[in-house]
Amino acid sequence: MTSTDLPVLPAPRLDLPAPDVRDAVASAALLADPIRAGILRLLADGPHCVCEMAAALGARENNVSNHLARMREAGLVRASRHTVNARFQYYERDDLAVATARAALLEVLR
Amino acid sequence: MTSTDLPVLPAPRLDLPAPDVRDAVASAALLADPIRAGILRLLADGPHCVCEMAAALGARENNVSNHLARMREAGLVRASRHTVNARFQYYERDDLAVATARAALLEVLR
DNA sequence: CTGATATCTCAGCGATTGGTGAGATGTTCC
DNA sequence: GGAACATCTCACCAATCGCTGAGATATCAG
Repeated sequence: MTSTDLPVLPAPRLDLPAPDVRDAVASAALLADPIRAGILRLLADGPHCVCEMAAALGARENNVSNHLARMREAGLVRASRHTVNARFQYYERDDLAVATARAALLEVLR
Repeated sequence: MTSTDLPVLPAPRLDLPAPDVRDAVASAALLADPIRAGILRLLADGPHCVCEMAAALGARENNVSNHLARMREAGLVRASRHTVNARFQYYERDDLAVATARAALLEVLR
């Protein structure tokens, strides 16, 4: 034994492994905007067209369309034209992608 | 009857209620940063001091301290000095606040 | 007390981001 | 075809955000 039996100092552990939170951060960034979060919440109840969501959220349609483009690239939503009136783009959630995002966030908020 | 029995037009619903996503957006904004998300992930396994988290995350200590201040104000984490060596501020998660944030996010990602 | 350590605070700067405005594309109605 | 409608794209600008650097505070060791 070296010297005494004094209680061990708090000895900060400076070798902790870095947690990988990239997926959670990417998902959170998509949710961290009132329009994008509102879109996801609206689409949780079923498909909607751009003008419906813009009206519900009190936002301009081209603004909503911009956000939808980002969410499309991220794979969170899909668009398809209405079969009766093809002027309307109806958006719906990609439930698998949403589940993946949810899992990534829960890994941090566990 | 008015005229015919043609299929009803898609008739966008322009009177949908605006979903309230403010809490989810606030929680997502806190998670939408690699350092803050990393801190939460580290604290999920137990308390840590600032220098430990800074080392694990590869960030400077004053930077980590800045983010911790924001998370403290949001109520997500608590700080207390180590009883043996009071130089160290040990941070721990507020599990109730984390549960609230999780619930707000799941309300959108439902 | 002095120097080293751990943390905090904050002004300033550069990068990122969301909204706006204008124009383009595609579709329906007449 | 032409007008109205629904959506998309993108450059531009203002606001926001995170990092840095410097200095302040608090604690501990000798």
